[in-house]
Amino acid sequence: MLKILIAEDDRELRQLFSHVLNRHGYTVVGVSNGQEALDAMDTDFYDMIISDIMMPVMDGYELVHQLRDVGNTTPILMITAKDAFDDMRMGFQSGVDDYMVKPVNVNEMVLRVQALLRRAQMINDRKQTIGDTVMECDSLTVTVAGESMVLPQKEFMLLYKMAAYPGKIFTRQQLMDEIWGYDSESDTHTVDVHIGRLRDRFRDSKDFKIVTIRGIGYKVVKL
Amino acid sequence: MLKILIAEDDRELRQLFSHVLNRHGYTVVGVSNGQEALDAMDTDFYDMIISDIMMPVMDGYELVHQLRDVGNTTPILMITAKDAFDDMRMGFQSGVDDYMVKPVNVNEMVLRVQALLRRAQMINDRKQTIGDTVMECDSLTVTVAGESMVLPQKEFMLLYKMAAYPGKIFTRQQLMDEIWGYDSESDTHTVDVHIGRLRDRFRDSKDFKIVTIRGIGYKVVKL
DNA sequence: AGGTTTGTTGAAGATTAGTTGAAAAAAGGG
DNA sequence: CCCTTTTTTCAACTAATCTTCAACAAACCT
Repeated sequence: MLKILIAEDDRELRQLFSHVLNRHGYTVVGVSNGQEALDAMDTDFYDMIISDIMMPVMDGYELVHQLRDVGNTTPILMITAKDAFDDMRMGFQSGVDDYMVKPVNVNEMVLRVQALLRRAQMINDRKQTIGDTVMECDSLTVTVAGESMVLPQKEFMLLYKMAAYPGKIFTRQQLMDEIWGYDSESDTHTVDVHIGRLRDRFRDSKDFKIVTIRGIGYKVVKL
Repeated sequence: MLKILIAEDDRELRQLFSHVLNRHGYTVVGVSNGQEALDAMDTDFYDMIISDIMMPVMDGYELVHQLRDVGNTTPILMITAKDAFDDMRMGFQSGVDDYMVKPVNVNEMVLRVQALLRRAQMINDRKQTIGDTVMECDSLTVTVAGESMVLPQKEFMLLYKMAAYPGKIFTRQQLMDEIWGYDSESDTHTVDVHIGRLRDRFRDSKDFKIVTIRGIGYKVVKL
């Protein structure tokens, strides 16, 4: 579930945006100025930020500045007043990814949000390494010594999740929760089947193996 | 990806222009005077030049002169100080393609850049090669071993986009974003159909093939 | 040994991709 | 400006692959 932070001092607008984005499946947190946005980002990770420019305490520019100065690259969609080309200029200058002019068309907003998030995902390629084995999230590809293979999604996710914390034990239910979703109705025994397939595939791996913890679940151990 | 060279001694302005043009999908390189511009053009090809007139070391006027004298026809958009009509007149005389008066409205700049590039594209053909296969953007033509064929626009774009990053995986939505536009309402399944046609056409290609990544999208791989 | 947990397998079910043809839209030509 | 041709889109169907479940075999623990 992608999380979006909205910084907008107009309470009504904030609620409108939240509502619309919520209906499109995003988790939304709203704050009313830049300072609160920074605070929120300290305690939680957000996939993108939608920020008004004019806000009390700390405005949108300052927010962007502070974030970019410390190397934060979270995509930012800025909202500017109508005809404020200067706003836009300063925005882009300080590292805004996209902007919208008030009054905001919420449908357009959703489209832009989706496009920005897709672009962001394209850039930061989430990958993970264990020994000489490289796992690339975006392509579900695992590469060992130049040999690549694409795994089915569920299998890949399982491996990726467990390989992220070598040695940590995951119960079947935990894995189901994280990969299938909390509300999945599938049998937890399904996990076993996938684990079996993974073991088949990586029978010869000298980087890791999947160990059963009887009565509990599984873990990946480095070799 | 079209490349633009910006010669402007004011660092802030340079960054502003870079940012805006970047957001519109151009690759931008900035230098701070005419001499540096000439140097940059020795080592790299640029699709157009945006140049201030007043610059230290070598001004814009001299830059244009030097380029045109050696037969270089790269489109040039000149930026002049307000009320400097003499600048403008001399500029056009020496071979400037368009000019803008400070303070520059960045939206107008983008429009002018696009117009100039469209005009220039008729002469300057953009192409891309993968193995022995040559793709020419302007004519939507693909040539393999002397055999040329013209593809429909969407098909060509798809191939061109993916061939630009061999091995990189594109989701259907990403491709829709970049080729149809992020606000397209077409079904992403349409991409599949075009991919199918491309595969038909290039069934016998020994340069590349289009690989499906199940659950994700497609990629072009070199052979 | 007996009960419980885990591993393996195959087949049904669900999802995703490929193919085709026809309709709609766009481009080109008279 | 209308008609023809081409391109693009959509929808229906087929094919391929992934996912799940269930049944049984094997391993483990006491």
